[in-house]
Formats: sequence, C-alpha cells, structure tokens
Amino acid sequence: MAFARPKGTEDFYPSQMAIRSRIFDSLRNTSQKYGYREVSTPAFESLGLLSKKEGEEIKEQIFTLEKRSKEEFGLRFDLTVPLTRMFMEQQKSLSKPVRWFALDRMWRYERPQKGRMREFYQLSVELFGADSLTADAEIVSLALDCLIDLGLTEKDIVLKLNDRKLLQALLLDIIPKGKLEAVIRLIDKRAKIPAEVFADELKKEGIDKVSEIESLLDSDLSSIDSSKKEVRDALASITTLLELLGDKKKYVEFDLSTARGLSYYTGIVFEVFDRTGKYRSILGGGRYDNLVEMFGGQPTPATGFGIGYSTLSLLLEDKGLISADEAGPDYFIGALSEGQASIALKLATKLRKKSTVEVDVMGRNVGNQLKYANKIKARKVIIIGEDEAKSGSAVVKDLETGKEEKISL
RNA sequence: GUGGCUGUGGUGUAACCUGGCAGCACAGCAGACUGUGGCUCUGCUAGUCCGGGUUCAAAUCCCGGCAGCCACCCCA
Repeated sequence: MAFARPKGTEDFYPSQMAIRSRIFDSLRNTSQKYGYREVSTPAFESLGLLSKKEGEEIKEQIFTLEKRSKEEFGLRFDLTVPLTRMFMEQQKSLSKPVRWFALDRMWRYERPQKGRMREFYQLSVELFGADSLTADAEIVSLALDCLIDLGLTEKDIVLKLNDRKLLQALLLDIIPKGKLEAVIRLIDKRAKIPAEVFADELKKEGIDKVSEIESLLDSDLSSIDSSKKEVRDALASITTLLELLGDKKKYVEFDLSTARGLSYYTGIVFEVFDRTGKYRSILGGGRYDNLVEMFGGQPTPATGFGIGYSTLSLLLEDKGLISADEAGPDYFIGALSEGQASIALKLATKLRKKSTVEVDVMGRNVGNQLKYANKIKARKVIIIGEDEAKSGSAVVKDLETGKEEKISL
C-alpha cells in the first residue's frame, strides 16, 4: 500500500460508522435530556492556551501546526480547555448556569495502543457557574445515564468517587504540603502497580509513612477520623452527594485512592471503570473551580466529565450491546439495459418519497441482480426489462416472503 | 521516550523448524443453472513489508531498516 493510514488514526467503514453514529446519538440524546446544549469549537487553538498549564506532560503531546506567521497553533487535546475559553469569551452575557456539551474529535501525539489513539473522540459535558452539591450530583447522574442509556448496568460498571479536598486534608496529617501533588499522582495509579512498587515510589519521594498512607486509602467513609473540620466538611459533602444520587448510588463506590491525574480538579472527582478491570477508565470528571480564573476569566465554579469513545465502544462490544446489524434499502431496482434505466430512475424518485431505494448501476443479468439485492439485504426487488417497459407494469418481489405483486410504472 | 510480540492476495491462514512450482477458505468480479434470489458449479482478480547477505536456489537462514499490535509512561 503506497499510502497507509497515519499511525494512531482510525477509518470508520460503513458498519463501524453506523455503530459510532448510534453511540453518539445516544450520548447527545442523554445530554439534551438534562438541558445541556451542544457546542463546537475549532480543531486548533493558540498554543498559548493549550500549554497554559505549566509542567504538564500533555504539552509534549500537543500536535503543533507549522508556524505560518507570528501565530502558533496546536490541535486541541481535550474539550474542557476550548470550552472553558469559549465560556470566558461570553462570560458576562451568559446566564448562569451554563450547561454545554461537545462531542468531537481531538488529537494527542503519543504511542497508540488499545483504546488509545492519536486521533480520538470524546463527549465532554461542562456545567459552569454552580458550586452546589446539586450541580455535582447532576453531573455524576448524567455521566451514569450516558452509560446506562447505552445498556450498561451496575453489574458492568462502577463509578469511583472521591473528594480531593478530603484526600488532601487527610494526607496533610501525614506528609508535608510540598509532596502533595506527587503523592496524589502516585495514589491515582496505586491500583495498577504492585504494593512494593507503590512503597518504593513513595520512598523515592522521601515519604516513609507508607503503611499509614495505605491504611488511610483502604478506609471507608465511616472509619475516617473526622476530628478535623475540613475532613468533617468534606465527609458531609460526600454523604449529601450520595443522598442526592438516589437510586444511582448502587453504581457508586467511595474510593479515597481515586485522584485523577489532571491537577486542575479541586473538589469532587470520579472515574468509571468496567467491573472486570479489563479496560482503562471509560469516563472521568470532577469539579474544577479554578480553571476559568487561571485562564484569565472571572472566578467561576465549574464541574464536568468526559467520555472517551475508544474504550467505551470496546466495552459495549464486549458486553454485546452494539451489533453491526445494518438495514438494507427498502427497494432495489434493477434495469436490464441502458434503455430501461430511465424508467428505473423515475420509479426510484417516486418511491424515495417514502422509502430508501437503491438502483442498479452495474447492468447485471437478472440472477446476479437478485443475488446482489439479497446481499445488501434489500427488502423488495423490482426488475425493469423489456417486458416491463412494453407493458408499463412491473413485479415487486418481497425477498423475505417471496411474494410478488404487480405495480404500474 | 522504554520494552515485548508479530509481519504471506482485501480478510483469515498453510508452506518457515528441515531452503526446491506460494496452497486453502472467505470476500470481490464474470458466467452456468432459459427473465426472478439465498444452494451448487466454473472461470477470473489478487500476496511473501523493504533493503542487503548466504546459496545453484530464499516466504523459509543471517544482518539492518520499516510497519503494526500490546504493555510501560501518561491519559480518554
């Protein structure tokens, strides 16, 4: 092959595209049910915006564009950042809260692997302007509904919930403030690494209170020491949030070790995994009350989540929740010669008012016309030949029942 | 950026170990079964990732690239 598909990109052939569209439709539908409206941003943004946050690995992963004049651009690597920029531009005139979602593609320059592409799709849902627990509950609930509406149940998925404030307050009893970021990062990946490695990494950071951290992470809501005020407040928040979630509580597990890598989260954080643990996280989100301000806007609380398409589709396929059953056209009309093609086309135009119609362009013989119609799963076939052209009527054959019926042309 | 595995028609594979005409299945195209399908049959299209080396002879052995997948890193 002279020209191969670029590394880490995907082609969607009709059957895969049909699946993608169905999933996207479902995600859009669910978001709209909660009053969220779809928005869209440019594929590229100024490099300044994209690399605003210091010291993030993500900067290495930005697909930068060739510098044309003074301006430097890069392709967006997520949707939260562009959406936040978009919010800021009209911040003063937008009535709060602002409920937006975007479902689009983005790019990261990194080594591809299962469920991770260089070009990928993501649903991003953001709620700007509300700092209430009701807002967090809405976001968590919507996130779960996105998955539930696709057919996933509490047997398939679990949402791990945590509060960064709680985690921080508890950790500060054990470690110095300067180590917080690094330790949280380690905690976030604890589930994926052996216990010894976790301990070693902590020691590398100069932390020797490994067992204290471990027992902290393994504690559940009721066993946490709530003598400190911050801890008490955070615990109360979590408890209230769980109450607000009502029936959806069965999807939720409190888990102190869910931290999320991105450092812009400030409060509630959550991540959804499949229960088998086979896939990387399929959804992640949380509260990020500082981001708008960090980008130069007026301080605005915000919360949201993102769902990646790659892992989601792998999981849905695994659970047998998506099938590539493609419906064929209602009619296939074959013409036996160029002379009869105009009759076929006229008939097709008439039928297309109500049906999907495919017309032969190959000029095959009758047997092969039918074979083809069969293969594309057409429901009914009409063959136009000399006889039909003369008599002005044709036979409509139902391919399922085999019944035939005459129509006039 | 690091490591492991794998490269044979469009797809899935056989032949690789032990060098000797690259085979099979599916898909595609054309046709037969008198202008009405699904079966069957026939024919056609199409391949050894690239470059070097060894050899009378390389898909096969050796070296070097490249590509893909998977894992790490990080994350969706």
